Amino acid sequence: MALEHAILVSLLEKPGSGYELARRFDRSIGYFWTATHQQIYRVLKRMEVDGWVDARDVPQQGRPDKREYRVADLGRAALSSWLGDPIEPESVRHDLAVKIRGAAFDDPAALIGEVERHRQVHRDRLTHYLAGEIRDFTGPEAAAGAEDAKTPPLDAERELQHVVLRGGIAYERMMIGWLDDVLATLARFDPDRP
Amino acid sequence: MALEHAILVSLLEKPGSGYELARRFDRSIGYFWTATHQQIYRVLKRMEVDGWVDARDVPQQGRPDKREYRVADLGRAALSSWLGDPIEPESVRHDLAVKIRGAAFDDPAALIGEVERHRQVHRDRLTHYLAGEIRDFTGPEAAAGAEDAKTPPLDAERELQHVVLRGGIAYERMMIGWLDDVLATLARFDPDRP
DNA sequence: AGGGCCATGTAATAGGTTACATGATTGC
DNA sequence: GCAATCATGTAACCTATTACATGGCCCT
Repeated sequence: MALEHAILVSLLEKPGSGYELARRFDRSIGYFWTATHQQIYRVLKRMEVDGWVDARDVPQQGRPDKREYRVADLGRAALSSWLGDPIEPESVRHDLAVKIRGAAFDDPAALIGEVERHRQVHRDRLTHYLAGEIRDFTGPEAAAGAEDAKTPPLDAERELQHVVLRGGIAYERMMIGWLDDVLATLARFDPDRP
Repeated sequence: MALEHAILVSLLEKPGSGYELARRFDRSIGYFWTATHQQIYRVLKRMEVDGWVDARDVPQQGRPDKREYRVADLGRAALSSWLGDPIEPESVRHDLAVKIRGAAFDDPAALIGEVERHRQVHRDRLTHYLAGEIRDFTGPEAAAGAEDAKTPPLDAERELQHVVLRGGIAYERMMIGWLDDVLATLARFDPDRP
């Protein structure tokens, strides 16, 4: 279980309301951890009871009030303790792989459209990540480590966000390559294009 | 939800008992779909009630009896229908990515051991996959498509299992590369090795 | 005698999804 | 007028995980 921890990290990066968190879980953090608003509200409440986060009501004009959460000392300690625990399972669920093996017992070529759709989704994500990388990780600090410039101070938050993003980019590139392989394989079973 | 479908595929590839399925979910299928025996027994029971699978009791010598399941017509139809449905979400949970971003608020270098452990796991899996590829996908059929040999009949089951395995191989290679990147990044925050 | 494998399950709990609900504001 | 966005929640349900339970065989 780690939704609590994903929330802690997100709130450390920037305090916010349940609603704002839900939106972040649709973008940046959402790329490697999904959660719906119902889940987030439920967990936030528990975290508040446990003293992991503090909340304060922020009145707004023209909008409903929001409860802004920020990480409390107990939350920081909980994160720190979790970081020290080993995690192993990394249990995977690749529906598409199940489908591909299952297609052997149906019509393999019928899966081509589906696989093409997935490929497009991964292409779009890659484009999106690459744009984000240029937007957020080039510029002033980009030349860090360049010779004979005085090395700018290492910004852990930025560097670690960047390496996670590079992971996303590597993942999407790998998927696109593999889906091409899948498409080529499926095409061999297509009576129309032998 | 698709544990049902993963079980259907596995039983189509080879009929077996709940126990045998649980073991397969620790190996081949388990590489892209995890499930424990408790889950499998529960779902198998439901599938039997729904007429997706037929069971028969197989007495064994020196071992407890087992219930061997095989896919019934209704199960085949259910699989076929599922193959036609689009799947989208592919919701991801990368604990390690959360940890890496979280490490910015703790001691980044403290994560090095954990990341090295993960890297080793992926190295081991890769080795295992590559051995499986040589074992199962080289040999008689390996030269399929070679010029001027009469093309052997395409074996969909085999080819599709192979392309899924290639996906696993690509995934592990990508992960190893990325974890090296992560390690290099974390090392920059290590006061002992600056 | 103890551990591991074969084989099947129950029970309790935690986690996640879907559907439903409310209500104001902004933009077309 | 209608849809979308902001903002928060409840309720019911389904899935998944963990712990516990049984019992015989085989090997060392």
